[in-house]
Amino acid sequence: MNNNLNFADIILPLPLAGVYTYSIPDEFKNQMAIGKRVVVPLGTKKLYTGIVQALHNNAPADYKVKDILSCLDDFPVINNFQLKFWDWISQYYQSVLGDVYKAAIPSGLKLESQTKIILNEEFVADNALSKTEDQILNILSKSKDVSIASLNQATGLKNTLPQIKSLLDKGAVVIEEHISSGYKEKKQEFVSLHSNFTEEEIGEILNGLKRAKKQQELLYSYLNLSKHYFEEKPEKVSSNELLKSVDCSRAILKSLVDKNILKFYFEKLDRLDLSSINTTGLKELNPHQEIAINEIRDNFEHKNCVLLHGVTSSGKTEIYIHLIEEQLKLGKQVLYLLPEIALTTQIINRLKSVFGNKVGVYHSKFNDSERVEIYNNVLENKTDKAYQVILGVRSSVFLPFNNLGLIIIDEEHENTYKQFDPAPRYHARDAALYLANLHGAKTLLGTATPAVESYYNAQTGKYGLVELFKRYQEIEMPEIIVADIKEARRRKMMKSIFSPELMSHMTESLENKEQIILFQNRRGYAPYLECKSCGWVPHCPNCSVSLTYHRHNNLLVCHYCGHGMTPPNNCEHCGSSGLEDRGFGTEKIEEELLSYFPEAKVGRMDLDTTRKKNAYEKLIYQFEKHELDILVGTQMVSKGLDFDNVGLVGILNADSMLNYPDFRAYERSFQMMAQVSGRAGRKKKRGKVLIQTYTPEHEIIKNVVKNDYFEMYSSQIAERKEYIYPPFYRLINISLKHKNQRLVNEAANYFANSLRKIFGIRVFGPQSPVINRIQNSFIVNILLKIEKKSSPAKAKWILNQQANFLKEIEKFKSIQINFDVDPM
DNA sequence: AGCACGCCGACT
DNA sequence: GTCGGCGTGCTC
Repeated sequence: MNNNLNFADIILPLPLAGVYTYSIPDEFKNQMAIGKRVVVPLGTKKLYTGIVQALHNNAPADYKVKDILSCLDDFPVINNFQLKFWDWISQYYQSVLGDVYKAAIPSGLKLESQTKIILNEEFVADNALSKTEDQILNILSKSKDVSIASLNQATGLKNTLPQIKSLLDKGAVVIEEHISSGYKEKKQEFVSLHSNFTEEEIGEILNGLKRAKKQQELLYSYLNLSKHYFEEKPEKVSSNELLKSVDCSRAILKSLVDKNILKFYFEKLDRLDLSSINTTGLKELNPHQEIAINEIRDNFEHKNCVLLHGVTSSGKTEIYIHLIEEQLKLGKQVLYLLPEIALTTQIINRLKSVFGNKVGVYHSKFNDSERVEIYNNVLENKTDKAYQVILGVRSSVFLPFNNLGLIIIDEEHENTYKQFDPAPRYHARDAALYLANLHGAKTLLGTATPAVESYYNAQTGKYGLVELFKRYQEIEMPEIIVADIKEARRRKMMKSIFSPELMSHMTESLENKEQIILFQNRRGYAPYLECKSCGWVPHCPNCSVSLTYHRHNNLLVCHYCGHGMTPPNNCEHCGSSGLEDRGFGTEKIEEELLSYFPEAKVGRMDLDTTRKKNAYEKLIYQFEKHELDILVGTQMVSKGLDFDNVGLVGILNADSMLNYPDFRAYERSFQMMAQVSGRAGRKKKRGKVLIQTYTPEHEIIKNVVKNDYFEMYSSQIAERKEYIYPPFYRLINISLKHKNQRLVNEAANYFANSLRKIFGIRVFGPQSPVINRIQNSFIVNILLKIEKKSSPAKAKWILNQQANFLKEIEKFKSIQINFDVDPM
């Protein structure tokens, strides 16, 4: 603690390469420690919350250092594991440390400076002020400092900056930078007696309220709720609770407070529910699970990572729970990763029933303050209150663990584990393996359809492999039916997107009161609109994609940049008025279902219906309780949700996945179809899966029908080897971005050529991606394939060097270059 | 990321 | 002639 070091290297929450050095004023010297947050100035006016990365005495020679302004913490908020982990992420995924910092910390812990406007009291106007200027000064005279955002709000103007600037020039206001915390403690208002009244006094007061019936009633209710006559110390009574108990307005309560009979007080409220929960203990494992768990333990003896390949509903979760229990007994923390928020709702109940409030959930649908509290809970790791098990999505790998014993990565094949934009472009599965390594912890990968890379690692002995092919409670695997929609189309048998087979099976299921899940990987109403007479299709003005039509708000939306517009009445090309929707999104399927099955209750689960915080939970709950007969959804419905009464699963268009231009398209299609199929048929009887396709003879479709993972794997791994793809080669995608298409192409050609001089045939491209324009910038990709055995660090170093050379060329210096290591 | 600096077009 | 548009480069 006590040290005499003069300088600190600070990580700033900005896309800057490297750390910045600041001097430590004497007053903070004893307080400074690695991992604490400090406030530092940058540039002329901005203040940022930085993290102390190192302390030293090396005075920088070539620039003038600035002072650290304040130290925010008594104890470090970033531990050494995290700092090492950040370093690894930044190195491996070629992103700057500042970007990792931004991704790793809930923003409530990153205080940001905000410009505050302050009234200059001495100001006297010599010229008349404009109306808005007057208004602003009025607002300022009421409260002493106001942010620009709240000024905009108060004046009702979009932008008050010009007026502020003019007031600033006249000397009427002063501007100051304030650092403010986004995190606020949640407070609750409570009520108590104003003072320790004696019984007689209370009697008098009640008597005095004879003519104020409501107030009297309220006071009685308070005495009742606080158990005034029974307990030595009154129970806490919140204002809300009190008001609810007698159904009266706040004004009544206020008058009792004004009469000094009652008083308000506030208490910090924990957002996290830490109340104790009744737990049921462990369920016993069946013999197959017992064998599997023993194999996992054996493998962990000499391997750090084990792949558990278990068919859908083989009871993997129960195995996880037993392994978690073992770690908790050892006093270790466990991280349980899931690919999707939706899944946390189902799993959390099972975990809570065993581990009670030792389980915490972490994902982005929590608001920032809640995330700060979870972060702090893990950081403080107080024995009585701490979460020992964290159930979370991708970003949970950044929580401040200090004693991890096990990381479970469920549905490890899911590509949502890979972050694409913004940087750091990390893969949570791979990063978790490194994190486990740091803690000396073990990693368990679980899935019914392993990623080809993971299965390869298991086959070659890098990971342990444990397979579990028996379904829990001996449920049969579903029957898989393939419907040829090409044939049905030809014979004009299709009812919109539904084949005759699907129609009859749906009718049957509904008659049997069984539920149906339909899977279509397009959200919105129609993927595009098309002009009947000339074929014109409305495109996004900023990106090179057609706009998706959303019926519920009558909007054409770009799924890449979010641009929205009302659909034109006339074709912009030929002027005719016949714009028709083409293709099927989930929204349209929902509508069609209602017209074919007017009795059925239909729910839809996609990005649009699950934006709100509890929307997932609600949909899942409704479906579980059979308040819905049919659930239509995008890939969200495929991911490990467990329902008891699904008789039929329909995959509406298998080809759209198979034809995706990516070397993983077949693997992904297999996984998707196998996973969706796993949703069918649970407890009572064998379920059915119906796959609609134009190519029923496709090898992947056949693999799915036979439920033959290994055959899919074998053919894929052969292809990967032949066409030099992972797991044999490491991929790095280099994307160049610029507003000028000609320039970006020229730069990409130049860059690819200079890379070829070093990497030879390992360089592919430049290639224009299918969507080559996003938000008005043109994109060109270059792909680099490096042998698995050669040093990736060296290749990355060369890449960086070459990128710097490119930037030195005058005309290319505004080209943006991004690396994506292990792209998906 | 934000902000200052600096260089060109449309205005009093 | 100036105001302000955005392109460029720097911030310890």
